[in-house]
Amino acid sequence: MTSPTHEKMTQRRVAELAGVSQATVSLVLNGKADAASRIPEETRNRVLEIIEKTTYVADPAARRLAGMGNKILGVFTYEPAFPNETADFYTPLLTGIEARSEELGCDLLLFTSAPVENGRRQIFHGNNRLGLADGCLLLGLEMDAAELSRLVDNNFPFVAVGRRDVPGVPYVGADYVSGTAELTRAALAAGHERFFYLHVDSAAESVADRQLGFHTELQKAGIESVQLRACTGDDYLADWKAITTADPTVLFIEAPRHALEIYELARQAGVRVPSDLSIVVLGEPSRPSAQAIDFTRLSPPRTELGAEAVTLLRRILSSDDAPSESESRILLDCVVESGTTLAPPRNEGKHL
Amino acid sequence: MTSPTHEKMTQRRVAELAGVSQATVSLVLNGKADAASRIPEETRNRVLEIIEKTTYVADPAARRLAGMGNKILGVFTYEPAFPNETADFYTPLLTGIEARSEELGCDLLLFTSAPVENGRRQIFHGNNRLGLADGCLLLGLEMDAAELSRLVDNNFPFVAVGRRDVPGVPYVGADYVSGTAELTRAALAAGHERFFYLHVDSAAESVADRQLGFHTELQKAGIESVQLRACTGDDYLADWKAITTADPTVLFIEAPRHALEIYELARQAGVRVPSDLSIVVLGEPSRPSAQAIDFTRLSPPRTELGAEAVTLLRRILSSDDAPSESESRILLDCVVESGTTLAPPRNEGKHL
DNA sequence: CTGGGCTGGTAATACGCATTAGCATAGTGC
DNA sequence: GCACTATGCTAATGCGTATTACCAGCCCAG
Repeated sequence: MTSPTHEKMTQRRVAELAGVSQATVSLVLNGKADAASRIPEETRNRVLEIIEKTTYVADPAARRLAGMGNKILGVFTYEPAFPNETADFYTPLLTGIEARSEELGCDLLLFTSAPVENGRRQIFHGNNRLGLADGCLLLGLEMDAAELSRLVDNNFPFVAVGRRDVPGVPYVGADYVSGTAELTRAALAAGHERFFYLHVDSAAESVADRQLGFHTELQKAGIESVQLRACTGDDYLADWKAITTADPTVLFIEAPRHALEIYELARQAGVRVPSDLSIVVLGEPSRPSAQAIDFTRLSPPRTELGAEAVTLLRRILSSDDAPSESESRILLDCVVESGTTLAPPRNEGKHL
Repeated sequence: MTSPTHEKMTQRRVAELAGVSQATVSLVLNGKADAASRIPEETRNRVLEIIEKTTYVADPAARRLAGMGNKILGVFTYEPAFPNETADFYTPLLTGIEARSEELGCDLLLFTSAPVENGRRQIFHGNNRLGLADGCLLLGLEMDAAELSRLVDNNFPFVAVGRRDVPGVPYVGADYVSGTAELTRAALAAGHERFFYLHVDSAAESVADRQLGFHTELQKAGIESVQLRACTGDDYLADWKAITTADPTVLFIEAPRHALEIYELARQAGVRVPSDLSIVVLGEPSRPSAQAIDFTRLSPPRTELGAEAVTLLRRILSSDDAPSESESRILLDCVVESGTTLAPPRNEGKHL
């Protein structure tokens, strides 16, 4: 059934068995129509038969060295992908990436070996295996701008998941600006005027985008004073205290996890949501958790994001279908889930 | 900052810049101590400086072609890994695999391209990229025995996750026999005599092992008649009907999902667990779900399973630390969670 | 019988790296 | 002054594949 020989099967050995040269075997396998047409059916069949019998498979490393693509897509995650803390973030992306890759017949090379330096993984390190992949997907909340530039300079094909400010970086991201703007307008339409914005302490583009959408709409509405606060996740009680002091009618929270904590503190303080205080969340946990609250929120299309990133990378790799500059920068709409935590404000003075 | 040249950096170019030969560069990078000691500090530093400056990284494909291992571990899943149905099964495994791979400095190659034929993915197909990996991990409830044999015959280094009956297959599995036996003894000790066993309709080794542990203990206890039933997941009502007809005092269920459904049907039928009917589950969902019930159950150490599989594969790959035949077949203990769904049976006749 | 085109291939080379054998030079022992 | 060794490198080769250039044989036209 299987060849008992332990010698590695190569084109040369196939060639010997078929009584042809190695070049012929290669031509049978990947010859362009014009060159391959030179090989008559009879010879071709003989070679293919041997290949079948010996279960020969081309060595991907050799193919690559010879300048061929080999349908391997690299996946680099700035944080370990599976551990529970980050799994929520990565899993839906990977779901989309895997599904689309499977359709395209690509394998995925996860760069788990990237060493952690000053808290983050580094793409470039001695003996990185980047070159084995035809191209690469980059995942992570924040990415190192210097590394991105270097990839661009090196002309290495890659796609970032999430919008990036670095010039020349192809990406597929979620349109947080529009999504947040829409939710902000909804809050304004409901009559809110006293806003509080609890944001993630990060310089990531996705974070900035949300704030941009938020501020733009508030400015249009002529609302000046908004209390902003960075939530570190260290001390929710301090956050809650700051909120009560500011006494807003509506609370915008970027991170779903922060929202849950604050909601709980509000409940404990006897503050009812949304009648006493509306809460709008600018994201969504990937898995509905046990004590799921139907927040009024933004739902980024994570699985789709992953899938579209693969598609874009594929286009970048295919020489005949190269995307234009603008086609390389894709934003997908966020879904706005109306939920149950946004309502008109009460009309009395002090709320909380 | 980055080299503006778009020419690919190679050892030859580094060598030119350093005024040495390509061989010297290679020696500086990977020369064994004895050969490398021939290169004086001064030269070595000059070369390393150029390498630093040019951000040269060795082409992994060329390394591999030149006979070097490249620290890539293949991961083959018999079902797509991330989609929600199977994610519960694979995610904890992948968590362990990723963590251990990261420690070892290995990258992971996910064979997502494996085409689905008659319902299952196939390892061997034209242009499979198996050869790129130093070795391979196999995941899945059931695996194709013919493919396993072929891997063994080809002397391809691999490790299966889960015990396998196929001779010569290295694996790291969970000891379902002992775990199930322990739970069965617990049920016997509680005074149960009327057992009902709802099993998964599968020929997988892990399924057979549970039944072996179960039957062995019952035989020891002299209990003859046990009602077995394959649960397809199609028609839980039919399953429940069969259970009530048999009127057992304790119910063993292999699959956590089936357990949830049956528990719900029992509740609807007014049957109280465990006072009217004890339920023992021979597995565990990887994520605590919303309506979590604290079943008396078996908890396979999935994350550890993944990690240990990587370790075993690593040992198989390292020529100096080759595991013996017996060391290549590892069983990890299942944790027995005592839970709240096993209690002594009521003493009257008809229960359900 | 000579030149030109077609058919069916093959030889040669490049890809980038690791490795071995070996070469030149300088130093050391006797 | 000569053999001998240690030092510091380089030339050459192989890994398996893709591709190009080229070659032998044949047939046909002129």
